[in-house]
Amino acid sequence: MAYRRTERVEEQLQDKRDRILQAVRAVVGEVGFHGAQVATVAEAAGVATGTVYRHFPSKGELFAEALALNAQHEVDVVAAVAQADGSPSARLADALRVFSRRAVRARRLAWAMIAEPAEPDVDAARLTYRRAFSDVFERLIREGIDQDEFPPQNAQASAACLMGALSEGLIGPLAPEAGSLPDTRALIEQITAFCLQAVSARHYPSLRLVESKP
Amino acid sequence: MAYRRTERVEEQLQDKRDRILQAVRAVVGEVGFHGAQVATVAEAAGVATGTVYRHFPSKGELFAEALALNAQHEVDVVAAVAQADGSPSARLADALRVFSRRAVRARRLAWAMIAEPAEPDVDAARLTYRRAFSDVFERLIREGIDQDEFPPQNAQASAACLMGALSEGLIGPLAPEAGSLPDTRALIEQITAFCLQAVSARHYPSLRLVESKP
DNA sequence: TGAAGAAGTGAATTGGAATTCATATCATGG
DNA sequence: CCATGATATGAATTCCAATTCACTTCTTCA
Repeated sequence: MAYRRTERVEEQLQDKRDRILQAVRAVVGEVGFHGAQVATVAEAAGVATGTVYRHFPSKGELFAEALALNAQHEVDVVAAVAQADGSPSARLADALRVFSRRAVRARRLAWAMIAEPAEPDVDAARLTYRRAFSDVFERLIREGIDQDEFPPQNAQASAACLMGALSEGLIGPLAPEAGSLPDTRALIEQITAFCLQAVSARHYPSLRLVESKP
Repeated sequence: MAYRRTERVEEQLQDKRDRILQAVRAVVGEVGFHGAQVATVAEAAGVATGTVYRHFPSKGELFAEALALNAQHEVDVVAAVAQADGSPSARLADALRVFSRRAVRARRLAWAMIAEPAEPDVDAARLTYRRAFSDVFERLIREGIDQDEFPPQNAQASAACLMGALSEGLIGPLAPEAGSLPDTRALIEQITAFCLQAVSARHYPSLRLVESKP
C-alpha cells in the first residue's frame, strides 16, 4: 500500500466541491442559467473544466445541486418565520414577505431560481422546491383552519395557488428585461394582501356557472 | 417574363405554412416542446425539413408563432367571456373557469404552452401572452373596483398574482409526471374561489411587520 | 527517495439537432 | 413544349457546448 486518502485531502476535496457549487451560484447570479457554461463555472471556481467532472457527473446534476442548496436555505428561512410566534395569518404574511424581500434583493439569482428556463435536471429540482415552499404555506393554512382563522378549504390547492401568485407577482418585476424596480415595498404588500385575502376571506360571491365553448 | 406567382400558388404557399404551424401544435400536444424537433414537425406536416425553412427563419420563430397562434385564440375566448353580461365578479369567475377547463382538456398542450421550458423565442412569446391574459383580468378588476364590487387595489399587480395562482394551481395537475387528474371540477372551483376571494375580499387581517434576516 | 495511486488539467473529441445548399421538381406564359 | 424562375427536397454540413482522456502534478508511505 502506498496511498490512502488522508483526512486533509478529504477536506480539500470537499472544499473544492463546495467552491464549485458556490461558483455556480455566483455565475448564475450574474448571467443566469443561460450564460452559465461549465467552463465559466470552472474558471470562477478556479479549477479546470475537467475537474468539475471529477466532482459532478454532469452539468445538469451540478446545476441542480446548486439550486437545491440555495433553495433549501430559502425554505429553511421561510419555514423558520412560519414557525415563529403569532397567529397563523400573521405568520403566513410574514413568510410571504420574507420570501419576497429576499427574492427582490437577489434579483437575478431569484429569477433564475424561480423561473429561468434551464436543463431538465434543474427544472426537476425547481419543482421539488416549489413544493417545499408550498408545503410550508400549506401547513400554515391548515393551522389557520384549525384555529378558525381561515375558512375550510383545500389547503394543498390554496398553497399551490399562493405559491403561484407569489412567484408571478414577483417574476414580472424580477425578469431581467423589466427595468428598475418600482416601489418594491408597496408591491410586496400588494402581493401579501392578495394572498392573505385569498385564504382568509370568509365568503366569496355567489358564482354563476357557464359552459365553455370548446 | 415567364413566371409570376399566381393566386393559386399563393394559396398553396399559405396553406403549407398553416399546415406547418398546425403540425407544431400537434407535435407539441403529443410530445411537448422537448421532443418537438424540426424534422418531426416537418414529417407531421408532410413536407421536407428544408421546406420548413422556406416558411420560417428558425425553429425558435416557428415555435413562437405556433404558440402565439394558439395563445391568441385562448385569449380571445377568455376575453369574450370576460365581456359577456353579468357583474364583474361573475365574469371574472367565468373567465377563470373557462381558462382552466380548456387547459385541463388539452392537458399536454396546455402544459407546454404555460410552463414547459423551451427556446428563448418561445419563452418571449409566452411572456407576451401571459400578459395578454393578465390584461383581460386586469380590466375586469378595474371594472369591479369602479362598480364598488371589489375594494380599491393595484389592479395590475392583482391580475399578475391571479394569473400566477391560476397557472400554478393548474400546473401541478397538468404536469406530465402527475398522474391522472383527481377531481378536476373541484380543483377548478377551488382555484376560482381562491382568486375571487383574493380580489374581492373587503378587509384583510391586520398584519405585523417583521424584518427578514438576510 | 521513489513507487503507486489520486486528483487535476485543458485541448481534443463527441454528439445531436439546427440549418444549409446542390439538385430535382414544379408552374408560368410565350 | 420550352425557357425561366420558384419552390421542394433531404443528405451533408455546421455549430457549439458538454464531455472525455492522455498526460501532468500531487500525496502517501515503505
